Amino acid sequence: MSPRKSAAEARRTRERIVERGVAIASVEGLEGLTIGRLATDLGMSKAGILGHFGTKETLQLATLDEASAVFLRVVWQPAAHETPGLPRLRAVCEAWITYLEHEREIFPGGCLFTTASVEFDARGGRVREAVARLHRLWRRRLVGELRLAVTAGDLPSGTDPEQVAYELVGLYLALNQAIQLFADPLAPDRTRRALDRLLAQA
Amino acid sequence: MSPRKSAAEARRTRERIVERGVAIASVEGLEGLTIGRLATDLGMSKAGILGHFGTKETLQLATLDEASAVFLRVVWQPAAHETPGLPRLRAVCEAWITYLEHEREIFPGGCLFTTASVEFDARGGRVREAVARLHRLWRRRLVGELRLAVTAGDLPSGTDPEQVAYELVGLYLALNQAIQLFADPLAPDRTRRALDRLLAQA
DNA sequence: TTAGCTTCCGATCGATCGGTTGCTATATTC
DNA sequence: GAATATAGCAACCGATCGATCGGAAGCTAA
Repeated sequence: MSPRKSAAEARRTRERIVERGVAIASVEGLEGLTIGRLATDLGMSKAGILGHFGTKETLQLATLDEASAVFLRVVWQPAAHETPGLPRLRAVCEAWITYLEHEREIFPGGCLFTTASVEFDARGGRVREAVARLHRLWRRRLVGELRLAVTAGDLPSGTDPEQVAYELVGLYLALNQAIQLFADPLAPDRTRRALDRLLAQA
Repeated sequence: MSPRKSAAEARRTRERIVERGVAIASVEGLEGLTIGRLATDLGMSKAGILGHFGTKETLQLATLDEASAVFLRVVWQPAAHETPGLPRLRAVCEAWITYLEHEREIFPGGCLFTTASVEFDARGGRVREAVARLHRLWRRRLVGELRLAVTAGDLPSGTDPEQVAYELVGLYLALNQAIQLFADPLAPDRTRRALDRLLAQA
């Protein structure tokens, strides 16, 4: 029925699949993201979906990549122009809070990375490795900013960047839980207070 | 073939189902816990499994209850006899770290509460409510100990117990991720260092 | 001893899972 | 303009999902 589209249209179709995939996976998880559900939502056949990826695992990896792009666009980009070190880190932290507060408008079911991390942390496979890689990458970026902050003198010279990054990630895991599970409106301010205690020793 | 067992045997069968359910769910999630998998693992029929619970949702709730009992037994009980307030809280925190470090011996796939929290935080239903209730209960217990610590003078009078409990939970979410996803052997010590900074202002 | 309750099984249900196949119709390439 | 490559569909595959059914078998109370 629907025959071959132009290469450009096909690319657009693939984008639509991945975008919808991110939305579904943020609610149902990357395993709960099924081909049939995608096909129904997009008014396509299952074969039409799978044709773009070959296997479900590849679809999951593509979904993860898209989510990563969204995260960087929303959390990193707005802060990228700030002066590297503590100022930029501060800006990133604030954007990160905003991201988690309003993520329903981006990911209907909350941060896909947190979901995927917990979903795959007890399994093997390429998806698990991709999730771990993305988390490592992000943590490394945080550590980098912290290091700059230390050498710039914005943080005490005794500061352990890895340690601070570790605690930082914990704060955002707590924030995600408070928002998603408890719908706690106080959580963003709690996070800010904890951040101040963690970073404001200039 | 296998006919009626005595009431005691039936209770034991139910226990075996729930215990195995906890092990499976800690790896696959509470949705990934399937009747067929349980039946195969236990050498029973699917009907035999479901007969004890009626629906999968009830099975999930029973699994969650068992996991809760295990958690309290491993994390709370060993510390329960300590003097209430900061000493007991310290003991609980150390037991909590030990629990997450060695949880593979308890839950093959990591802390079931963290898994369930993320798995159901974007859905409705009784399981989600049960997960939220258990998390709230635990957090309330932490807040109670913190309050005692403040009135005992072991923490500064300006301390906000809710705030500290919030950050505490974040630390353990980070620890769970570091252990399960990254297999990071440094994480327990990082957690202890963060705990000291958070609590040791006596 | 017997009647009834309960545990558990084997079989089966409709739905859905990920994935394959054969095909059509068009875009692209030569 | 002919040959080729390809997007997407309809139909279907075996496996598995949660759930239901009638019956078999033994515990338990009368």
